[in-house]
Amino acid sequence: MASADQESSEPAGFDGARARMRLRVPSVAERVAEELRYQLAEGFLVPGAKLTEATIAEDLGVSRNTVREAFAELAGERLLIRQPNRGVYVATLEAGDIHDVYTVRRAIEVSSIRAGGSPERIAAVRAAVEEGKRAAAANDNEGLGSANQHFHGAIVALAESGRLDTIMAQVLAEMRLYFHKATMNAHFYSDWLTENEQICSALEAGELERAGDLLLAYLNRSEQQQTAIHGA
Amino acid sequence: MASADQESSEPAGFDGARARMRLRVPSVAERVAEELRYQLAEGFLVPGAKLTEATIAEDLGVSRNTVREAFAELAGERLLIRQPNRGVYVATLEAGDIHDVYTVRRAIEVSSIRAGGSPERIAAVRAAVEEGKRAAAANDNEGLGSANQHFHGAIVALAESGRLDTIMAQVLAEMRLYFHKATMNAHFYSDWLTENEQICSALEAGELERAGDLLLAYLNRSEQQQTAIHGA
DNA sequence: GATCGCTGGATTGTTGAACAATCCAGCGGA
DNA sequence: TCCGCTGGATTGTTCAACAATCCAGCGATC
Repeated sequence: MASADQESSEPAGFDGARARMRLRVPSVAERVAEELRYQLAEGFLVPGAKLTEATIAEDLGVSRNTVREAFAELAGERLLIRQPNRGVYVATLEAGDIHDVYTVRRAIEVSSIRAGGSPERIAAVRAAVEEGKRAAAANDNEGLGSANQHFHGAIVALAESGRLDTIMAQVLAEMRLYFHKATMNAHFYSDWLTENEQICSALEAGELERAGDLLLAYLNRSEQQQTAIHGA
Repeated sequence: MASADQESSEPAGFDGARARMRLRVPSVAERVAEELRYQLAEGFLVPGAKLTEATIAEDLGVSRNTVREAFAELAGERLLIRQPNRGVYVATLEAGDIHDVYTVRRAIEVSSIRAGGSPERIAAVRAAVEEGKRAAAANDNEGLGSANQHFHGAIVALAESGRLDTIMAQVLAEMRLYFHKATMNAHFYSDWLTENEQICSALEAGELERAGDLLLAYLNRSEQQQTAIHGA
């Protein structure tokens, strides 16, 4: 995640020959981090749970030092929290954090969509919308969730900024961690499915201001909903 | 930096008693990271320079493993770049990165100022402006630079989002790394000194749209200047 | 003369063990 | 009930070793 989109700031096909084809074999620490990220996203590790170095080292068959390195990486992404001399815990979003996260999303998503983007990038947004429709038709709740994330990720990708992409990826990971599948019932999905359609249409029509307004309204409402569900 | 503003998302004086007064004694790894950050900001370590684990471990009198942990932290902040099995190098901003960085700044700075902020936060912006004036009067080039950074940091702080604050801090650190003091001659400063004044006045007057437009114009021009100087 | 393959040295990646520092729970005494 | 102590557990840090990888240099070959 944090490593896959490093190169995405390159204008596609600009100086193709020079591309860094560096055959990445992820290090052990990275694979441990990846495994933990997976378990976090999947809800196998719930917020607040304690992660003991020795235990995880043994479970994954790696050295404690390596686990430590993975912990440092995930702590940098705010997925884990390190309490000095006390251990690392799965991050928990407090009431204020919800607003905080949505503030970030408002900043980068609205800014990205207001600036428009290349036809290819816009097509990617459209693709995410269609992906959502297909998932809805198939009653695939899981697919609906990721389709929505792809949609918002594609919006940020309009800006062609690798840094914004990684920031967005981290924020989405944080939200996945806390708003796990259980809390995301089908009720929500029906709402934004048509809304994403509208936003995408406005974007395709070049009505960037309106697209931005729609997106902003969605984010505000979404924040309200999440705040209502979780702590006041 | 990345550790000092962790708590800034708390509404000031909300539940003061509960505050985490946890007497932070920074770990060795953190102090190593801090030292490296300092050397990076000070230009003692130039972009592209190679950092050998063993050398730094010996220089700072710590273990190689600890240096490793610090490297991981700084790599997460994009200040260092890890090339697997080849070593870590001080990050270098390519031509595309300049646009990338300014894209982030446009997103979060403009968004923050457009949403306004509490009187205290606005006062902090004003304070940064005055700080710049004093530095200018004293011909303190160094002080001018940090005053400008404080100004833009204060603008982001309007949003009261700890996450935006750390993002901004990282971006500013990246820029300090590349646009070191040498490239920032007094010519630039005279420009934005009056401009910051205007932006701040508009903010104080509640003319948020205008403040945002001015800020956006400044960022666009600043990007142009930097692009003109460094690689096309 | 250029390319290929090898080899040795240097650096990073990872492990395992050890010890110090710190925290926590439980226990006993005032 | 509160205080302080103590033992056990976990983290922080170091050290040493080895495997994996890369790089520069050097011949050998065509």
